[in-house]
Amino acid sequence: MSGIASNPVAPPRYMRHNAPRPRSEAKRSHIIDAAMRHFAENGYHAARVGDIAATLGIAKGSVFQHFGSKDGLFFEVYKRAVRSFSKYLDAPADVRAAGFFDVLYYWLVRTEHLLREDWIPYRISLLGNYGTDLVLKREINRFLTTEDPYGTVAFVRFGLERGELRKDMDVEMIVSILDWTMERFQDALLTAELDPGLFRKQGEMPEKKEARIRQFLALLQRAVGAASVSQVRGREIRKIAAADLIAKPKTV
Amino acid sequence: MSGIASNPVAPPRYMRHNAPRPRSEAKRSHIIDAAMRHFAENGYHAARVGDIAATLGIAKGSVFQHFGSKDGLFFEVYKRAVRSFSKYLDAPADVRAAGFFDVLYYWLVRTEHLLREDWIPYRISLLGNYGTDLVLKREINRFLTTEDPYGTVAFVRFGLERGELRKDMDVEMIVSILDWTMERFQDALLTAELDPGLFRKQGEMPEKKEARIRQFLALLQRAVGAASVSQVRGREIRKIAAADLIAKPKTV
DNA sequence: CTCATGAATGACTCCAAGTCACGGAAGCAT
DNA sequence: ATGCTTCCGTGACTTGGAGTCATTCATGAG
Repeated sequence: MSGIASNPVAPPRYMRHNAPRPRSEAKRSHIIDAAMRHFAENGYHAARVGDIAATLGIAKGSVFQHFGSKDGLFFEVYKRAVRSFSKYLDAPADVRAAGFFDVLYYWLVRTEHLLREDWIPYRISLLGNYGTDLVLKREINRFLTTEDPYGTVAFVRFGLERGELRKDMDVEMIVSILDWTMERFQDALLTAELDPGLFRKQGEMPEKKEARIRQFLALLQRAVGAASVSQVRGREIRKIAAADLIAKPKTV
Repeated sequence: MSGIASNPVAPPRYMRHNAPRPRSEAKRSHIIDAAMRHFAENGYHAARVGDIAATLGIAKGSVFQHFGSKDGLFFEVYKRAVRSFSKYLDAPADVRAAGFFDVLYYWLVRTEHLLREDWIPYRISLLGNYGTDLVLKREINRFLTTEDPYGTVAFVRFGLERGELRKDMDVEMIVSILDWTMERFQDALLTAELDPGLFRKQGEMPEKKEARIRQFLALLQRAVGAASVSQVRGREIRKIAAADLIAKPKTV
């Protein structure tokens, strides 16, 4: 599926399909839905375009008509999955009012529950991040930086305005650190495949997880938090009642 | 290539080949070498097992005899590539003596040069991290945590013993943070595909890169550094003369 | 009703991973 | 050397999925 260093030509197939006609939008959407399930359940390679078409009762050719290639289809699936996630600032107003790190805590504590409700998009984002192809990965990276689907930039600005984040560093750097560590931390939290031993060594105790989350946030706070705040050793992040964890919004 | 969530059976092919006979070791090694070049140059998917065999003048079947599958072959390639990298503590004695963060600086400043000399293993590790398959990724993750090829654990212990790292957090957490951020930072530094805009926005000025590296280390120091040190705002990390950058050791 | 254009089809091609029955080589005992 | 066995290499073969395309079908405009 196209090389990386070598063969300089071969225009990526994601751009091949012509501008979508109005009517076909609905069908496109159905295909993406079905494909999302297939990819999530089987992984990128094991998902078969033919199967996806079959579950929709349409011809395989149609799928290619719409998306040009399996990669192209997956890319659309990926975008939809990632766009379905909540942005940081979608946290409830009272949590936002409590502060930057409370918002992070809010989402981290909840991810697991949110995931259980709706694991498919999460699986897709995992595939996009680790399980497809470097060529596609470049496209995905471009998408993530231009679209900022988690609203990290706005969120960091929010933290800066509140004086909770250090101002002696440009926004991009803080955004990157946040994205990198949050992503990996959540991956470790959620999937055995990617845990370097933070969660899966001892026996899955939920309070242990909670402690890890606090530990992680303490680290983050010292790293990107404003000096005044972190010097004061950071006031405690509000605890969240267990009953409160039966989520309502989407996912982070 | 086996599913993820579903089909519970199907033993992974990486373990199928019988215990290696002494004589065949040499051939295995040759195959791995050739495969490494092919994978690095073409990416995982575009690399053809047939081509690899052809460049060696052997039959495709032999490759499968030795490695069971393309995945299995790649896994061996990956392990060799990653093992060829330097460990953190392979930095020269005087750099080590200067301290934990000086060691990090030493490697970061040098990676680009080291890469230019020997880009193939780096490309392989990139493929392993982002461009294959989640199933393989699990295997890779297991390998990374059991083998610790960069010697991160020993390095963190080193930093702890010198009192440069905070002691109020367990080693695993610090190791994870270090691994995660260093990996992503280096990826951004080295490959356009994975840069979220830290390096490739303005025009590639090398002193800008150096500033980024210092910025990144400052962040890291506040995050995982001992309070006493980071409070004192961290003494300056020794600069390294430009002439000194024409590397001699392997890679990070 | 007719024509034009876009959408759907499925049989078909292409191609790469993976298999296997065979033949030859290398060890080993007698 | 001779036979026996075990391992190794081989390449023609099978399998199966991605992607193509000539054709048919649907739709809507005039």
